[in-house]
Amino acid sequence: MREGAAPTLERSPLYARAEADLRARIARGEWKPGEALPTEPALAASLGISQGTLRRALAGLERQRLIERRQGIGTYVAATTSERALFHFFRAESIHGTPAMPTSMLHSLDTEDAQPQELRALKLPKGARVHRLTRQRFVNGAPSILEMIALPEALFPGFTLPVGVELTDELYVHYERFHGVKIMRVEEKLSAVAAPIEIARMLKCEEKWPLLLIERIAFDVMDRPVERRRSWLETTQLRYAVELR
Amino acid sequence: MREGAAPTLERSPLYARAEADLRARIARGEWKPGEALPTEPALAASLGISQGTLRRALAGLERQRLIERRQGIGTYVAATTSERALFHFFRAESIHGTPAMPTSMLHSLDTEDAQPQELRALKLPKGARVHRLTRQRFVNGAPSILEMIALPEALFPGFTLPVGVELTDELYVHYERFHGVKIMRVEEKLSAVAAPIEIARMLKCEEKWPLLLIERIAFDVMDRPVERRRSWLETTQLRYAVELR
DNA sequence: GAGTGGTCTAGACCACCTT
DNA sequence: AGGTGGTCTAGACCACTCA
Repeated sequence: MREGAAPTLERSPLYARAEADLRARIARGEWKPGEALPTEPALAASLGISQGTLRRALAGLERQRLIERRQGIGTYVAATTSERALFHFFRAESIHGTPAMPTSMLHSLDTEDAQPQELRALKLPKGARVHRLTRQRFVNGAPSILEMIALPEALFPGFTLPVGVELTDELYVHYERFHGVKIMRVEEKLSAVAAPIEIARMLKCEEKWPLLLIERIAFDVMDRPVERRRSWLETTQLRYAVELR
Repeated sequence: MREGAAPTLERSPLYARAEADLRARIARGEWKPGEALPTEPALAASLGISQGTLRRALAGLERQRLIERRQGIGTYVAATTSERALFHFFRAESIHGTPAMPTSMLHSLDTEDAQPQELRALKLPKGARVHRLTRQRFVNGAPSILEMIALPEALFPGFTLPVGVELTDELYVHYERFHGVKIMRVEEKLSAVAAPIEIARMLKCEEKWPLLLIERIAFDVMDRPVERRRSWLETTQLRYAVELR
């Protein structure tokens, strides 16, 4: 099988090496989201492993939702859907438990030198630059969420989105489609804060009103940090839903 | 293999039926936490399936952390550890990212008729009774977390814990050890609220100070709701950490 | 050395989809 | 009919643990 993709995995099981190899090849764009991988017999032969061992590797990638397999059809690289972005990675609900469908609008988009916290959070070298986005999200027409997002310029060259109009795509769908960056998991730290005056103004609430602050770092297929985001939620009408297992 | 445990699964794959069967038998206490299951050849024979198919079922239970398998040793029913309760199901961190180790003390423990929200959240029949706990948790000596917990009396008969002294066990460890209730996953809804006067007093903060409110429902091995918990966190020195994947 | 789980293979058969 | 992934089996060999 192919070597070199994961030199530290040389002594790990075959199926694990095959899985790491395939993951790296997908990450590098050898097969793009929506495209089919070769059939099991072909892939197994090209990797020099049995079909059973390959199946075990593919099962791992499928569980991670990196690929989708359908009997009679084939194996495909999974495309990030707006459903996954909305209902899995950021699940806002009404106070009665029904899912909320926020609309969103960009307020500003600039490219600037990264701040120290951003360098640390995104593991960037000194002097790196980031795109900085400010986004407002509306639930039932009310401005309920304010977000400040930082993206490494190196990973998102020429990043662009219209400012001041409603966005049609979820951001994570946009990242994948236009920059080949697929978000696989996020880490979040939550706290309650008193609304600072500038944020209170944008969320149309009183200064010092309690807001839910979500500090997120998002990771890509190779588990590199690729997005830092701070979200302030006005939770009078909203809940942020999470599942731990 | 054994039938009857999951009649709706009759047409599902063998490994899935075996997995459901074993899960039900563990839930019912046929093997208790810390005890060993039979060896693979013995279990496979008793289920009338091949060792390979059994392995697939066991792999599912292991991924769910219901069992632990060790080469050369055997297969054991996993015991809930305080580490898992603390760092997986309720991960409080200092503002610098280091894990916080809260101590805790029960404030009150009563058994009363369940309120309508509790009946709904815990899927209890009308007229059911619940144990109601109030707990205070301290981080670095500061009272940072206040919790109100409801447990169905039917599932936790004779529930008892000392009031007013520091608790030695994590609650989830206690549930498992003394009532055979193992928590497998939790659903949470988060919001920011202004501290009500009674809660502010116990957390030694000002009234209307922003608090992080976590409304949790915990589920057992068979995915039944078994605990309702509301936690108020004073997040000046704390973060609540979460991972989504 | 005997017994445990872990890896890997090969092959038969099934269910599903396309043409 | 032919190709895809899904299930199930049987068996060989490996790695680890304990007496």
